[in-house]
Amino acid sequence: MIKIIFPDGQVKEYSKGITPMDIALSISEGLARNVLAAKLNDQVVDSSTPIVTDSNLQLLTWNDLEGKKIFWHSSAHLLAEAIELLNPGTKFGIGPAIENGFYYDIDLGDQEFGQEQFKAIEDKMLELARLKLAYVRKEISKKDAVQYFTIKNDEYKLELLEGLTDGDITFYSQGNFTDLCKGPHIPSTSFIKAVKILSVAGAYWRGDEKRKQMTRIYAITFPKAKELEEHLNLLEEAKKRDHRKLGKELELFAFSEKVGLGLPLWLPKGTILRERLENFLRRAQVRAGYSPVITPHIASKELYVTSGHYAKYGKDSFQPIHTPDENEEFFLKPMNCPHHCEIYKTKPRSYKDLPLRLAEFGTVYRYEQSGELHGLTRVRGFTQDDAHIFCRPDQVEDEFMKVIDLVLYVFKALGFDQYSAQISLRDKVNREKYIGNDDDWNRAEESIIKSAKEKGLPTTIAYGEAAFYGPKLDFMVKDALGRNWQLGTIQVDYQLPQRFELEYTGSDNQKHRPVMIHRAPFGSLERFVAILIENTAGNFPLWLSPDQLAVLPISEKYEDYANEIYLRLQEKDLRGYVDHRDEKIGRKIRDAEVNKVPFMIIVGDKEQAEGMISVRKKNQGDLGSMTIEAFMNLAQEEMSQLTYEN
RNA sequence: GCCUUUGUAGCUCAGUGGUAGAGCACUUCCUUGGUAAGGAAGAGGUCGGCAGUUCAAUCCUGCUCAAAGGCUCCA
Repeated sequence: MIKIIFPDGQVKEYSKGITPMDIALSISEGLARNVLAAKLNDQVVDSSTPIVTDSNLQLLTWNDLEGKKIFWHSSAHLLAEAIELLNPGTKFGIGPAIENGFYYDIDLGDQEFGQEQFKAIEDKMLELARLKLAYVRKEISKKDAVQYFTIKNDEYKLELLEGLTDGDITFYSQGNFTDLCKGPHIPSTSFIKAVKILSVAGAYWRGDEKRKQMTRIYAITFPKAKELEEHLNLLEEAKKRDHRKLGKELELFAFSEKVGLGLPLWLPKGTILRERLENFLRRAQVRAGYSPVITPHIASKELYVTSGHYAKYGKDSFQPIHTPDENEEFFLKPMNCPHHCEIYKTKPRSYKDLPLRLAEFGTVYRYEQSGELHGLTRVRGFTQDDAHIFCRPDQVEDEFMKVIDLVLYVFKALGFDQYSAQISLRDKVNREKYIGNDDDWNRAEESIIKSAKEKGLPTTIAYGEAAFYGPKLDFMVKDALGRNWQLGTIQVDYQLPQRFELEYTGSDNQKHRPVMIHRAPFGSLERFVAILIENTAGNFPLWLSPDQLAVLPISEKYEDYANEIYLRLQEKDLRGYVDHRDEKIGRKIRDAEVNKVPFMIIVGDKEQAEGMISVRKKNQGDLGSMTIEAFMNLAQEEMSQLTYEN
């Protein structure tokens, strides 16, 4: 007999060699129908794996993230089987599960492939799924495996086999399809009830741009047709919220071929939104002890030679600007830090001066490959809400916590309630590429971990993800559709203070090197606005709305009264417009609603006579008639709670 | 940068080997109205650009530019 410990701590005894599926069956048939695989002592395994020692066991279902991944990975095999049947001779690369679904990289040779084939593949997959084909695991020697794929003439699988050790190799088969795979898999194809091929794209074999480009087929599957429907609705909703679409519709920003790729033009309404955000953060930063600075958009080559960026990014991204004097060479600034280092150096600093926090909404320009550009999230010219904190090593932890406070304040104010953070540390073994001494690194890494913990941040730790110049912490937020976005970042830097020979005089009257912390809560205004648009679907909170209100006269006869009302609201810093068009009130309301204007002020005969206004709220309808003062109070109150409606 | 797809009016999109259409937006006129689209008329396009095939190209072919999806990249 062996002991099985369940996740809830319950311990039960079973005979040796029992499988997770048997155990599920012994609990209930309903459970067994839902078991996809199992987690045995923290290792995912097939539900048919015999258990031979005392173990911890977790039965995995569709409700577990790992269960989903196994489900999708198994679906990738099914996709491959369908393609092999429909397109004989296809060679297969890899087919893993991803965050939402799975893909398979295939080499179709000369065969054409396009969207018109999606339906046929979906149908074939469902047809195969209905056959309830079992996923069968088989251990195989390397020799036999090589022989199998040599006969099949699949050079990709052969290449994968090269990297595997004999004795560790397993095949999985379902129906007539066999794939090299370490598993685990779901019991049979019968679990797969709904299939959707999502897209097809090119992808380099093993992610290497020098290798062959394969056809990558993205797809997703579900155990219930209804879940597929819900997923497709979500994709539809995401499409509606696409910031590029809303940016155009709401006239927030635009691009011009003449101006150049990836160089956004902020339209009047977008500029209002952006300036509100800047002012909001500016005020928060002043309260947090930051000093605003302004630096130029270009700098002499020397600055970047000193910073080391020239050597690292060199000619690929830095295009010189030559002046008539041949000895001068300038570059557009790709980051603000070197400029801020020079500000630090403008006078001798004492330990009493630290921390020094220099903040700038600094516009920077970076070369991005043309294929990389994407709306406002990836551009060539953007404005960072940048700041650099120069502090003593013993202040790092405290400063880190203050930055976390500021970032969380910003997130909460803007309606991002769900956030997490990734702490990027050095590689555990390979440490040659990191500059700075071990003591400083250890101290900084510990400080980050400790301050994140103290602030209650849900974190994951990524070893080897640190920049060569220091560890960092990146924030992720979850938006209204459950999508994750990377936002702000905090990075410790040992390199620049060294390269710029930054110093301060300590209490011991000796020179010391300050630590530099880079941080940007938004990341960049462009990216943040994009995420804000997608999160709110363009329904910005009142304080951010480009037009907060529209005054809508019932007819021309009330234009003067409408203008008078608007002027009075403007005096109270409310912004908007008067709709003077010769249209019926229904039309004016519709257009204001479509343009997502939060408040509509309707004035006609009745209002003019009583000296009142009729207020209508977007998405809610008529609020009735009130005095202008009552409305201003209403608006003020809404603005004081910086929240969102989604 | 690479692969796939797309490019027709300001926007959203039809369409054809014989030099173009709708809706919305715009202009003018009629209408002076009460909480999500009043009516009429008008104006607006080298069919992304450049070559080629053809008697004839927006349509077929090649190149090029841009966008979308993906890959690689991201100080």
